[in-house]
Amino acid sequence: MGDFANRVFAVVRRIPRGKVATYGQVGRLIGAPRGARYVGYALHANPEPGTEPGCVPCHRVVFKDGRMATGFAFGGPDEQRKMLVAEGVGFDEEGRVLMDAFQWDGRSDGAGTESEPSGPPPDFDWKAELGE
DNA sequence: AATGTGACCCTCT
DNA sequence: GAGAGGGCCACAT
Repeated sequence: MGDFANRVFAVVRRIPRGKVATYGQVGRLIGAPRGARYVGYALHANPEPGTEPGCVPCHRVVFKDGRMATGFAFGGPDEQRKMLVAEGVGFDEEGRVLMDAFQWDGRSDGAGTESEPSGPPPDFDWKAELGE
């Protein structure tokens, strides 16, 4: 696979347990603001999905609305939701993730304010992650 | 080399 | 406020 997908995996692996990230956010982190669509495409080639560290927790990647990819998941949206709930992610009555409280910052997991900055995306150091 | 596809997001009407 | 359309990315054929 290409390096792009590799970056996607690196970023997704960086998502801490109990947090979720949006496709668009991941896309911006890897340097593809309009390539969010390919994020899911890359995750489709996910080599090792799972909750354990070292794997690619694609279940922690959801829509910006907090909704998850319906129609395709490693067991259906229901299973994915259960996995997220098991990790401590909160859902609302509509079955969407509470992005205001569980959206990953992209850099640290302790920050409570998960407001996506309007400015430029932060520089992510995937080179170190990929072992460059 | 060109065309088609895809787990999306933003903007306009 | 809701719906429709466009766009750009990388990968596969």
